[in-house]
Amino acid sequence: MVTIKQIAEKAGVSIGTVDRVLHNRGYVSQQAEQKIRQAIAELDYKPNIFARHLKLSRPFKFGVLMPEFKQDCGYWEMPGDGIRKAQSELKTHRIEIEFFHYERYSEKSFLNVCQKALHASLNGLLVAPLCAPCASEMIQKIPSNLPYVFFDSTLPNAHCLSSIVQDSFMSGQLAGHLMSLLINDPGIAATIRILPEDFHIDERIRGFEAFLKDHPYLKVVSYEATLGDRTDKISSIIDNILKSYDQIRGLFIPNALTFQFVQALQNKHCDRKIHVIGYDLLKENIDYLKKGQIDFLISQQSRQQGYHGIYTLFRHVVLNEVVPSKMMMAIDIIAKENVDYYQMK
Amino acid sequence: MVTIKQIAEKAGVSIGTVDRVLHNRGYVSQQAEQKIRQAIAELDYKPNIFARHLKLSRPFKFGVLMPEFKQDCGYWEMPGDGIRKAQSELKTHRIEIEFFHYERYSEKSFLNVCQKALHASLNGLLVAPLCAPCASEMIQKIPSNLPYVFFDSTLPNAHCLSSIVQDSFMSGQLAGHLMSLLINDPGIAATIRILPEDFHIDERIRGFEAFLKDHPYLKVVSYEATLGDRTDKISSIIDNILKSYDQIRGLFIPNALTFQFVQALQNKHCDRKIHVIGYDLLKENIDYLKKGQIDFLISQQSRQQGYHGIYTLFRHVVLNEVVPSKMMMAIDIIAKENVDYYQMK
DNA sequence: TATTAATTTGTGTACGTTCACACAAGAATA
DNA sequence: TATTCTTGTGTGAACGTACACAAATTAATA
Repeated sequence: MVTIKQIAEKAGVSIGTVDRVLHNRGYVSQQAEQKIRQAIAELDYKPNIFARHLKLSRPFKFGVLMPEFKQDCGYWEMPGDGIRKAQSELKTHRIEIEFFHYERYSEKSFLNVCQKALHASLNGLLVAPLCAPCASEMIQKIPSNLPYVFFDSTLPNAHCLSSIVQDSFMSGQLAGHLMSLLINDPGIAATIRILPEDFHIDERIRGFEAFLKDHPYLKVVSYEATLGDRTDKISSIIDNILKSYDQIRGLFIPNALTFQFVQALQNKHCDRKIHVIGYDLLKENIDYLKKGQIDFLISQQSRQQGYHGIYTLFRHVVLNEVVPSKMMMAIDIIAKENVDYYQMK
Repeated sequence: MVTIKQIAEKAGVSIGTVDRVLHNRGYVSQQAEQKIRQAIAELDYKPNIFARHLKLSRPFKFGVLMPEFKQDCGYWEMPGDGIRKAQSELKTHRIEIEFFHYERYSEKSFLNVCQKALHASLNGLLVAPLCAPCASEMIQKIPSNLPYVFFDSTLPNAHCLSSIVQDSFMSGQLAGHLMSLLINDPGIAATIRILPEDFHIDERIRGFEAFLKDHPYLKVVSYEATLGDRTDKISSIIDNILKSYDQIRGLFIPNALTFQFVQALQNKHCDRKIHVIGYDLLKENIDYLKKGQIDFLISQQSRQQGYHGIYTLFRHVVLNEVVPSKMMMAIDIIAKENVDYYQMK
């Protein structure tokens, strides 16, 4: 194991100077700093977290700013699970995690909860910056010594430590690809745009449409639904779709609400086979997938997003490691056969 | 936080005596021991794992018993990468890793290398037990104080700490499902069984056949190839397939050699579109996937298998944590659109 | 009682890091 | 020239534990 003592010897300075470089505390000459950084790189120095903790032995506190778990049909339970898993693993390192939940579609709630988080004397912050316009404004207020990581979405011009997202356009293209395989005869695939506007969800639809744009026989039509619509409303949208086109062969639902549309579809006792591609591994979605009423689900690895978010903070704050400034999550294709292996952990 | 010093004060002895009691090292009078144990109980003393680790931190040495990296067309580089990633992350904990490579299809080499590994005074062993018959026998010789983890495959009746595998039958079924989507007209899908027999590869074929058994118009025929066949041999197998059935519409290659068969197929300049489903994210396979000459690849998360294998040993040996006795890897479906997000890390 | 042996107890050092503090050398001021 | 102020550097103590070794106490022998 490489220690600061070895670094010091190699660089011809004392451990105090090495320490100053490691913590960017200044008062180091350029020559010394250069030699030290070189020695660190050459010996691949990694701090001993046990020694560090022993010395510091203060708990680290990370905050998580995200919607209520139950919102979006319980979608947020998934990143929540990942965060809790990280929390449990990092208990040995005295990491404490405090959740700050906001109402998904209330700017007021978002700003309010933000305020709370910023007064909680945190060592790091994990944020799902959904409320884009006001989140942008709010992010300016984060003091520069508080590192923050985005997950689920990201914001431009923010000095975030890292952002953990998925390529939504590409996931839509992938969905288009799969849809083209599911439907062999001339027909129509309907997409449902869920309002209020959400960059990611729109991107998925754009990707889907882009892939099928030049398809020889598969056409795409687009509908709109307002999130928060009650079941009867969703039912009437489905009605609409079925009536307008009797060639409807596929349905692309670009978010976790997939099961609600499938439910509505079931109630119609429609004799045509309509293929469905949706998003996210909610329990209800999985049930329909297993019953064959959803053909594919696309997962954005929500659990891993939460898990990695906390670990990114941990690596940066506690271990002083360099973390990637952007982490693209994989786009998992989930079918009946492999779904069981994506649920555990 | 309660320390041994506080225990010592409360019991009216020195920390040395407390330490002796804590580690049952004897040389303590009955009265002293009793008082100390009482103090420990009353103050609910819990040892500080940071201090303990700092003091003890002897190097731990894990061995990895697996085929040469370059075998199976370089397949083993992938778990190798994951192992090295874990190694780099765990440097802080003085984990050393030594590789013991064997020839994939030589019992003699396997036994030989095993012998070496068992004499290397290891604290843990990660094994890809491919050479099933002789591996079973060999595993008996592992001393009971040496924990070992299986990856890639597993063996029955072994007292392994954990095994990290994929459900091969199910992955074959999934391939069958995808193949049924790729092929719309009556036709034949050929599977190629790669010899010598390998449980996992056979299972994949069984799963594939099982899924398509009752398919209305898609039939499956099976061919055999011997691993180690040179390109010209593979070419003649493909020739054979194309000649025997002019309805061949799909090819299922149940292992990482996929690209070699696609290559042979390309050279035939066959005018029919033949869909290909293969395994594993080798560079060559990825190239063909991107060019559209492979439709889907199934990944067994080889990198993660290696990574998790080392971490499982670490958690058990170093942190004394309870680890799951079985870890099922996810069955990733890789298409042109999402392949780029599975390669990094 | 003096000496040795057996048993019990205390002390000091090390693990690698952090940080307050002391100190040195040079530049800027008096 | 003497003085303060910068800027840079080194030293030493501390975190809690483990263990070797020294020291103290008691018991057993001469």
